[in-house]
Amino acid sequence: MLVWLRLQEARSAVEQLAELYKALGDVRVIVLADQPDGDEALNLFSAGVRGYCNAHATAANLRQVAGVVEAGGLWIGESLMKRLVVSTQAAISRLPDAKLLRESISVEAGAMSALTKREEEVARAVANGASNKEVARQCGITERTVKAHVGAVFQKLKARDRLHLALMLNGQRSS
Amino acid sequence: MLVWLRLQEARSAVEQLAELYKALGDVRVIVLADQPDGDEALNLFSAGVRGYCNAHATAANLRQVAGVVEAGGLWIGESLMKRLVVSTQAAISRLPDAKLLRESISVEAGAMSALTKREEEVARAVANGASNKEVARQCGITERTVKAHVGAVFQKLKARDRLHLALMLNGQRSS
DNA sequence: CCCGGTATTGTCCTTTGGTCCAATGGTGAT
DNA sequence: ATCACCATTGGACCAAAGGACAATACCGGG
Repeated sequence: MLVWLRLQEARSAVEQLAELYKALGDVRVIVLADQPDGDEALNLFSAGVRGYCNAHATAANLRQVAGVVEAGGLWIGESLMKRLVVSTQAAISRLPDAKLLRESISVEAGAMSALTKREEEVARAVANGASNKEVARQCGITERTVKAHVGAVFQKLKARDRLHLALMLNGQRSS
Repeated sequence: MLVWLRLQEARSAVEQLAELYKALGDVRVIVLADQPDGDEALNLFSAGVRGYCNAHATAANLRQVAGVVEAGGLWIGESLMKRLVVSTQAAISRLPDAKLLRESISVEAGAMSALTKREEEVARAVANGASNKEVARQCGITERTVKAHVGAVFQKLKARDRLHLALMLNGQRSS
């Protein structure tokens, strides 16, 4: 049986998950995230979720995810996977390498911290391939306002256009 | 194409893997372990392996693993998955992300096969953030021609714009 | 020789993307 | 209250992107 649940944005996903498990017992949950986030994914997985993927995945993709979970597996996106492996590697081999670490976190955490909530939200959506119009609909604001936020993000992150922003936020390019 | 390789027990698996990659270039490797071991798996994954599972898995299981890897995913057993999540949770205060990833990301192979040389060249440039004008200069052709190629790529890969193309070729999304 | 695929370029046109200048209202700190 | 920062929107304007329709030229195979 397949059920579609829309979580309340106001509350924590993990919290709602816990309720779900308590109410229904042994269910397998796959989370589709509008804007995938590694930290959120990790929390969800340790909360018992069996799959975590981009909500904008193709039908074929989703079928595959469903298949894997149905067979008792766990589904995790490639990028998150890599991240897990890398970070675990680092922890195991105990190589502090502070410089490299700081460099890599400065992209995701440091740079993003310069952005306001709204800007970050818009930035993630854009980096995921959304057009200004789509972002506007998702956020319930005018396309004009989206442009303002996007522009601000470009300045703060020194991105010259949305494509470069996407490359930066997705870790392809450090600059 | 599917190839069965039996590694030499005397030498390190990672070492033999490195040779394999050097010799064959862009191949996807799934490792079947007689006695699965978490540490070995981690090393293999950071060496570029796309799947790691028990050699005594069922045929159905193996088919599934193959399917996932073919679709550009990574396969990892459930127990190892849990372990990764747990150990990462512990050391999650700060997260690495970029450096190691950049080298290992070279997904494009499968989908690119439908493209002609020129189209592929243009597609790569676009996915790297180049504007049409820049691509034109790089290739020594007119901006108009670049548009033609870009348009062809969009059709063949079913990308709706250059940003989605970038996401696809950089492995964020397979749609 | 003719056909299909590739590469190239053209023009015209519409839609998006991005920037500039400017304004309003909310909120928290000083 | 005043100031700084944030979110929001408007209008104008220009550049870039992308689609529609079409032409020319090269090259290999039937």
